[in-house]
Amino acid sequence: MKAGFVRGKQRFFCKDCTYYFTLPNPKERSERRGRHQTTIIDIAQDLGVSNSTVSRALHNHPDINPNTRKAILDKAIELDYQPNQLAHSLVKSRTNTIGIVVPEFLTQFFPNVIVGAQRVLRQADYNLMIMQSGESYETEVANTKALLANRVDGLLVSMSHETNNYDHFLSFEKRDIPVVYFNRVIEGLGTHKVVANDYRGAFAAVEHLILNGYRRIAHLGGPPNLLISQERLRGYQEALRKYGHPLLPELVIHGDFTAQKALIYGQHLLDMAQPPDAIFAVNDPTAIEVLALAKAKGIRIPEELGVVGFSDDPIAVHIGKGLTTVKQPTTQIGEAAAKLILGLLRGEQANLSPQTIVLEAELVVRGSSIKAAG
Amino acid sequence: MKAGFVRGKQRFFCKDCTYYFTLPNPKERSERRGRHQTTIIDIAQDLGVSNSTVSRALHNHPDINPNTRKAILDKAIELDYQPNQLAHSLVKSRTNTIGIVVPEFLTQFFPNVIVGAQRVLRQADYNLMIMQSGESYETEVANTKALLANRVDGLLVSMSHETNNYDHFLSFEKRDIPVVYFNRVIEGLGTHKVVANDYRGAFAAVEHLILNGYRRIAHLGGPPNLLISQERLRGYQEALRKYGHPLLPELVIHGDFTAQKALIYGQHLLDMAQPPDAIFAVNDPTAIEVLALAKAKGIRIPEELGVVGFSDDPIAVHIGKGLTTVKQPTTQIGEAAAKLILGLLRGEQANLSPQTIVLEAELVVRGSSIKAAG
DNA sequence: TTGTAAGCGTTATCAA
DNA sequence: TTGATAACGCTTACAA
Repeated sequence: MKAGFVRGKQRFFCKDCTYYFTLPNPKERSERRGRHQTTIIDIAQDLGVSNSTVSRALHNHPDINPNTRKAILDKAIELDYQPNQLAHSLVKSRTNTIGIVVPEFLTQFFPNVIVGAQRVLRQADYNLMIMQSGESYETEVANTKALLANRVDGLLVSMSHETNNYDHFLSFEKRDIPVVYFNRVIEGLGTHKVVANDYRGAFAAVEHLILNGYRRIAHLGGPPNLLISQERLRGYQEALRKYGHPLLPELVIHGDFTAQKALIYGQHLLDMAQPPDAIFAVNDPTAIEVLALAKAKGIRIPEELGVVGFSDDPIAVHIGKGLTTVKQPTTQIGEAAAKLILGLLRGEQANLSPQTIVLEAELVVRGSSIKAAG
Repeated sequence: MKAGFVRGKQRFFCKDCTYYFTLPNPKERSERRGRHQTTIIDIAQDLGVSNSTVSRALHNHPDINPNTRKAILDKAIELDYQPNQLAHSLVKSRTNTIGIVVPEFLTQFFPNVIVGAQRVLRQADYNLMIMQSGESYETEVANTKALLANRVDGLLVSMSHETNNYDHFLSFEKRDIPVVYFNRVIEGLGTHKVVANDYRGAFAAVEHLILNGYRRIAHLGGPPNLLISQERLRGYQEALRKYGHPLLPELVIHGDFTAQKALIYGQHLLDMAQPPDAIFAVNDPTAIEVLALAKAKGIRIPEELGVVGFSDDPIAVHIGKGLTTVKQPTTQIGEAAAKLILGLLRGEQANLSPQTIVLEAELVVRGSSIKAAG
């Protein structure tokens, strides 16, 4: 048996088993105070019990002496102990955290979804880690990487309009981390989704315009790769078809949700030789741009131009005589997505096929679409 | 030397040193595959190097053979290795994460602040963990606890209007975790703050009303404990004083930022025997309630009632003839708060006295406050 | 240039 | 009922 010193500790070598080891030194730890968060071990040492006993007390494990428990809990309060979630997550390989990636924060839609999701998750003792991509694919990838590195247990996603490659999402599924897409989803990706009934909402909006006497109805749409855009377009088309209106390709333009594009394409529509007498916009910001344009051009709303938006942004009720729009169940989308992912984490839908939850949308009629004499 | 088996592993006892130990078994780990994220050790084993070598390669440490490094980086990609931030944070006692607690998400103000903060933090390779209290003290406490458990390196806070007890924030400072308060701060708490110049903004707003011929100017204020409310009130008072207007206590009412209270108090003001001819509201939502009330009562804006808000919410430009309001530098507040906290983490202001950063606010004049003939 | 092993703060499995 | 210790995945001081 040889012996030596390593970092101030005596080190031994067992010849028979060719193994080095040092003697544990119980004094050592207690020196290591100052600028350090109190741990389970600090409590244990102060009380002369073992750390496992402390751990049991803090999680009221059945096998523990009530007196011991009380002493430990008191000491924990005295030392202002706060559990270290990092260590906990590391050993459990579970962080109790769900990540959410949204394209933006600046309309009311996503904040509302987040509020709904947070409510459900907090109840189940999960945290929500919120990331915002600013409609940038690059940032979205960086966000998902960060969430992966932080080992979130699940992911809620609404994609940026730039996103055309989905590898960064698929790498969650590869690791068996459940993913639920909401609102901005794409077709084909065989996964769990929560969406509003965009088709029915759009259909109702356009039907309403038709029944109010508008004849030449245009559609300012969203990015064509998103299901949301496809469904709203389909609703528009089906409504026209039902009432025998022609589908005129020149009256459909795809934007990208930005005000800038809305302005350019809206201008284009209003400047046509034969301009539309109504516009169904893919969302409220787009519709609001159209209203502003009309005002600037002296086009009267709703007599000369009917306008309908989508989302029921709080602005909608205040603008002009009110903007007719399709109201989406925002918080409910968040709640549904959260519930779905909690179910997946419990392994409920383990070998079920991907689920799509569709929540109904509702037309809210205001001043921008009611011709005085239909 | 005794020997025995523990959990399938041979266990030895060294009599001389009274120490138990087991022989490390290098084979064992490689069996443990399936549903597990690839780790540094998986890479090490595949390549027959040690985990420290892998760690060095991944952080391009200088002392490493370029060939070894290349092999390791290639293998990391092949195995789709993603670092485990939890383990990393645990050993470094640093999470590279800043927490932010905001009272709400549903006006544009806080989302904008968050966007600004996130931009600065991401550049410094920090993550932002966003929490929202919904103006509830309880939730705010729960949020800060969660952030503490997650060992954020710093905290950005804007308080809920319910908050009157600050222990949950102080427990960060007790642990030497820097805290920066922004926007909704309280006086006295001797800490770092970032605020807009509420005083100057309010002064400019009320001065503008006076110069436009309004004589009896009321103020619908915010919760009196918040500095933001105090400063806006002070600006209101100083402007009146400067122009020799009397300070009438009956024309000042403190609300709590909710639309409900705004409605009740607005109603009260307009129903007075001698009602005000102008109202300076503590924020835009309050001002918008007043405008709606006036409309319902048939009071003409701005002839019979001048209205000024605060925040320049995007709604403000669209509502009626436009709402005059004080524009705050939202993203800049976020950026400034983030920069300040990064500085604190670098230990720059270590023994400097708490810093208060004041960013200028700007009056934006619109239709709600310009009398035709002053 | 590479390997060994301690340590970060927990939980959990055995032994006692 | 309690204690000892391995394990979670990583960094790093020191040894080789």
